[in-house]
Amino acid sequence: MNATAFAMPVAARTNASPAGIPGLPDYSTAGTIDVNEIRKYVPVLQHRLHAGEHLYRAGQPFRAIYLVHAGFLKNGLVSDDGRERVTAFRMRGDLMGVESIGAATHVCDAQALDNCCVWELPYPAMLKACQRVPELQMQLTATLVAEIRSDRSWMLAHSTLGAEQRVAAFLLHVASRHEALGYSDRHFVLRMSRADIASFLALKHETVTRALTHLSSLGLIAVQLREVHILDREALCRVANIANTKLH
Amino acid sequence: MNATAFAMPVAARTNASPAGIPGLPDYSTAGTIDVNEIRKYVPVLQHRLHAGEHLYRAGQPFRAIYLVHAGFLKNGLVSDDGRERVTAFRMRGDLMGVESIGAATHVCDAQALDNCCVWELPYPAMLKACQRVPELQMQLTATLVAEIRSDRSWMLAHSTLGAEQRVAAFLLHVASRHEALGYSDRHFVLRMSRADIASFLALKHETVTRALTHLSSLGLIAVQLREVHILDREALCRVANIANTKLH
DNA sequence: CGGCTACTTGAGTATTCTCAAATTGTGTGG
DNA sequence: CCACACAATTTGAGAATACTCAAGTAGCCG
Repeated sequence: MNATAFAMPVAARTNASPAGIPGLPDYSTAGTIDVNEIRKYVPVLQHRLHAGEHLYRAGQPFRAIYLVHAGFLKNGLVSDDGRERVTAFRMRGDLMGVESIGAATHVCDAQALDNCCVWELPYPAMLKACQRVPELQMQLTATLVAEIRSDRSWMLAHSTLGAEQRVAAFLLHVASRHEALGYSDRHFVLRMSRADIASFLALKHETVTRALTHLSSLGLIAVQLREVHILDREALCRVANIANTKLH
Repeated sequence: MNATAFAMPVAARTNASPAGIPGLPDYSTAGTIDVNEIRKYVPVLQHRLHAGEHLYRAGQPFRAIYLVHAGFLKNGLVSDDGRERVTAFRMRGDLMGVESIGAATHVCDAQALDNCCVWELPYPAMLKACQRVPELQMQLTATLVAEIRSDRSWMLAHSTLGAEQRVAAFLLHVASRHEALGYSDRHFVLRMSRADIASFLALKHETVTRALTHLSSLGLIAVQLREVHILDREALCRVANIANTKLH
């Protein structure tokens, strides 16, 4: 594999939320991993995935965690009786598989949304590396904690926000994540389907569509399939927060 | 403080879910902490709280994590614009405050539901202890991961289960946690209000009441204020899973 | 170009919420 | 110990949001 020193621009992301989404604590961008440090101790394997392919599935033996280098993926959870849900969307710089640490098998699925390049970090080696390098251990811990905080924020959003508010919050979240990677926060292409967004937001896909249509008709965004322009960030923030005042 | 060797019966809890709630992966009981080991490195301080008192509040400097020794508490999250939510209920053996690790200040509230005894574990000392004792670090990591898995399970429940199903799942969850501590899983007293349960389940308190009333009228449980008898665990499990078939 | 999937839109329904009131329990002070 | 005030719980009726079902349109891939 291409083992040249590959500086992950992950460092651009900080714990402090520079432009947090009002209704949604910007925890999601916390936790950064120093790949170069890891390389000293862990044999990093590269994987390439096409859209639709699984990085891992629930039930498969847990052997490694993964760092997304390029592309987009989603995590999904399926219960015994078939109910399912998208639990997270992942992009460059995100760690995947940490939720299975300590378990014999993976506890959820990871599926590519487009062409991906993912670095595999064998867990036994990672564990040893973390014991040797406190800095690494702290980064892993920070990632785990960030995950908890992010989940909690979304749980709050699900409990307290209406459908349109949740969709607005989601768009702002995506925008801020794109910005954190150096892309435009005004114009981006969603990598996931309406159904995926709906699942993540605890809605139905028709409801997501309707929310997008409505936000579009308000002039806050422009949507063309998966291509999104954010036209009025301030107003969108306001929608995500308050917005119980709705005069169609 | 009373620093005699106080064996936390937490060890009774295992990663394997002995009698999982069907619709709800029983992750919540994973993660155990070896207090005696911690005592060797960390000065453990004891706190007593009365119902309603806060162990910590969002915004206060983060200095320690806490181990619940007796009593019940809840965690809560409040957004800038005042929306709030109960994120977790805690009991004997649970670690609290881990979600604030790495942050300057606590990111959520912790409030006692009744008289509590909580052990404070100053974080700097914990950090050092974890670096010295890999076993401890693994326990902390396991706790964090268990937290993630538990949150994800509830998120799935919120997305895919109706109000009554969620309430049923909650009762089964409480029952299994009580059982894990050696108490009856058929008869217990809820320590939190209907409003707390509702907040945790992303419902309104009236809806929780109605669900309890209905489950009671079906003969699956008996409810008297906060006192609950589980009369038909099997049926309750079935409700928590399927139960879209509802003939009032 | 054809078949498939994803997305959009509409109409009616259903679950849960909101608002309101009654009831019951809890704690405090007389 | 009782009376009172306050908080929690229960119940009802109506409203609203999001869902279900259905159809139609539009992109995508071979």
